Order: sequence, then C-alpha cells, then structure tokens
Amino acid sequence: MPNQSPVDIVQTRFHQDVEKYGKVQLYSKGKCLFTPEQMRQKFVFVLEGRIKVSQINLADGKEQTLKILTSGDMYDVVTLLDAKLHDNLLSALDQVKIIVFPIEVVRGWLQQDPNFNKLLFPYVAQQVRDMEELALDLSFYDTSQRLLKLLSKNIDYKNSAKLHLINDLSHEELASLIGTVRKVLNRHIQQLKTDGIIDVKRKNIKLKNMQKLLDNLPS
Amino acid sequence: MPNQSPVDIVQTRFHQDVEKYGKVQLYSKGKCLFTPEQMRQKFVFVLEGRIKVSQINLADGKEQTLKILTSGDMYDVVTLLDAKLHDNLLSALDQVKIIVFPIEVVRGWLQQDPNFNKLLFPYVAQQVRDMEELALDLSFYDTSQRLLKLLSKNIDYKNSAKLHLINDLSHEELASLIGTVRKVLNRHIQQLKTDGIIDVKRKNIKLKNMQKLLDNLPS
DNA sequence: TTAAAACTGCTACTAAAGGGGCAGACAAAT
DNA sequence: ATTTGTCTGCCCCTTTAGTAGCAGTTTTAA
Repeated sequence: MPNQSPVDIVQTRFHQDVEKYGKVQLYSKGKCLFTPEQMRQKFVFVLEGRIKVSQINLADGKEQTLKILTSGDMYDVVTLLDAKLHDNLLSALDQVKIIVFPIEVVRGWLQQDPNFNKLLFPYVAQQVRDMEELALDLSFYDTSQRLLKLLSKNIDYKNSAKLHLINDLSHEELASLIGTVRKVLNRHIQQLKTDGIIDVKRKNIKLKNMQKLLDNLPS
Repeated sequence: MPNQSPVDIVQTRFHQDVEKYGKVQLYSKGKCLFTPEQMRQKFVFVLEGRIKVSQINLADGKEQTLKILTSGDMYDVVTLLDAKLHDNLLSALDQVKIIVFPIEVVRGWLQQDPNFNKLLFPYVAQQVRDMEELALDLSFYDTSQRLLKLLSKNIDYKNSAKLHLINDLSHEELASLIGTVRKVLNRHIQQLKTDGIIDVKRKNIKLKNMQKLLDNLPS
C-alpha cells in the first residue's frame, strides 16, 4: 500500500473545506514565500518543489537551514499548535506549488477530526526528532562528519549516483544545511573527491563509492 | 491568576484516572530514571526536583544535555505522539519526585478531552521551539556566547545573584548544556570572573554585574 | 554577443575548540 | 581524622573552523 500523503488524506476527508478555503499558489525559484507574520494566518501543504526553511544570524549574516520541505510536507505545525510567531524564513529552491488554508480552518480539523490528529501527531513528533538530531549533530560531529551524514541521508537507493532532495544545490546551500560556511564545506568536498567517494560537477554531486561513504559515517 | 501547572489541571480534570493509574515515585540525586524502552509504556509529570534529559556520543563519550525538566514538565511528549522509541537519557539532578501514568491512559486523555489538548499542544510546540533554538545556538554562536545566553536565560529577577535552574551544577554539567567540554567552559568562566560579571564558588555561580552580562549578549 | 552575476576552487592566515595531564581544594564517607 | 572521590583551575599542544582575498568558470540577463 502506497503511503498516502497528508494532502491526499485532507483532500478526501475535508473535500468541502478544500474546495471552499484552499488556494493553490505557485512561486518561482528563489522567491520568499511568506513572512513570519503572514504565517500566523496561513497553513501550507506542499504539492511540488522544495522549500528551504532557515534562519539568519543578524550578527554576521550566516544562514542555518533547518529543513527542506517537499511534496507532502506541512507548514507551520508549531504556529498551528501555539498560535505564536515563528521567526523562520521560507524560500523556494525550485518552482514551487503549494495549497494554502486559513490556519483557523486547519485548527478546526485538529479539534474535530480524530483522523487529522492521527496524521498530524506523528508528523509533529518527527519535527521534534529532526530538530533534536540537528542539534546533536552540531554538538557531536565536526563539519566533515556532518557532510557525510548529509550525503548518506539523501542517497537514492534506486539510482545511487543521484542524491535525493539536495540535488542541484549550490555549495552555499549545502553549507547552510550542515551549519558551516562555503569555504569550509568546499575543503571537505575536495577531500571526498580525492578519496574517490564522490564526483563533483557544477551544482551536482554524484555518489561514486557508496560503500566507502558508509564506512566513514560517524554513528 | 497564577499559572496552573499541567499536573494541577490533570488532577482536577482526571481525578479518577489519577487515583487509579498515577504512581508517585522518588529518585535520589544522580540516579537514572527510566530506559528509553521503559519510556514507551510510561508518561511522567515532574512534581519536584530537576531531571536532565541528554544524549551521549558513543564515539567519544561526550554528553549533550537537551533540556532540564522541572516542576510542571511532562515527558515524553514525542513518544506520546508517535509511539516510537526515543533514545534519551534521564537522570536526576536533585532528589526527584514524579507521578507516572501508563502512556495509554494519557493517550486516552489526548483523544477524548479537548482541555488536555489545550494544555498539551502549546507544550509540544514549545519543545520544537526549544530544540530549534538549541540547534541555532550551536550553529551561530561560539561557546563564550552560548555561556552568556545560558546565564542570562536563568537570571532570577527576584534574586539576581542566584541563578535559576542551573544553580548547584558542576562545570561538567554546565558544559554539557552548552555543547562543549569542561576545560573550554572553564576558560570562559575565568574570563567572566576577571571581567567582573560573575562570582564563582564551588558549584555556585553568582551574578555580580547583570547589566554587563546583558551588554555582552549576542542577539 | 556581451556584460553581469553566480558558482567554484584555492592559498594563506587567525582564532577557537578540544585533548592530555596535573595539582590543589573541597566534600562525603568511613 | 583520614581517605577517597569529585570538583576546579591551569599549563601546553594540535587540529579544525572560520576569515580574507582572488582567479577562473559557467550561467543568466541584457
């Protein structure tokens, strides 16, 4: 049985609400989607494309990517649950297609439909787990190990050369994902290249020796 | 109106369940409370004392404290929501008093009582926010700045000399809170001492110049 | 087609983090 | 009172992360 995505479930269960309140929107690559203030009123399901969720350090402009949303993801469950401002940046990594609901409508689902809860609760729990893992990675591992973890988490086992989710990203973006800067990341990229683990082209990293990568993983 | 703690609310709303299922337990300082496996069947409300929630890097033994639970806290909301194993260590920083429920009982509250949801949802959202903040701190700030943040977050404004929550902790514990090791932490402690910002005694840091601390804060 | 912008790779340098080891101070237990 | 173990402060040293700056390349836009 194929995994039903949140959107599918919502489509079938709240068909009327989707018709009435859901607005499909498109954003082109590089655009910012919503301000944190706007997100207090909206709740988003991602249909196509990738969205980077990040924060920027005002002191030096360094960016940390918190996660990449893709088809099936929802945002923002935190504001959904506590109605407070959540100071994240949303920007499109590709051409992006989303469906937007007034957040109060989704809160209604949350209150009234146990089936929506069944969908949302594990999703929220995963958010906590993901943030916890990010924090622990930053605490335990150096940049080189974090890069290895990033690559290994995005192996596409059907086509091991291509990397899932982080394909096509610039080194700047990759650095932001593992909490470092481009030049440091680049050093490690070069090292992996000379080690024969990866193949690097512009905006494209190909996995050359998966076993060797897995052997070098930290945990 | 005084803030009602989760336990109070549960006491009043689920009085019968508390009588029937709740077990009060005591743990002495330093003890581990439950294994991750045991926590799949239990849900805990903290009544007194502090509990450290941490993980240990198997490679080098380094410990990262994720949070400190205290009176009014619940654990573990993640497992409550997704029923999966959550690999954290729980250890008592003081003499600890908790009340334990079978996790299925609490899941029942979650399904049937909107008032418990009103209590839990913001609490879960805060968990995500806290983990996100930890990750961003580790990414954006050096150890010195993280130490300043830790101190400032625990200022007791009624008694500015004493630090809330992190009082009585060894430097080892403090280091684990900000994601570094004792020796590095110690350097910064000494610096703050010579800067006249804090006063240090064994297992006791006193705030000497709050304004100066706030002036040095990163954000 | 050309100009501008973005992306990548590299060198050299500085600052910070972390590891090893040790000695003195204090606390708790016997 | 003595011993044991924990806690703290401080050496020295190595590695890594991060900064600055630049050159060459590819892509995009005018």
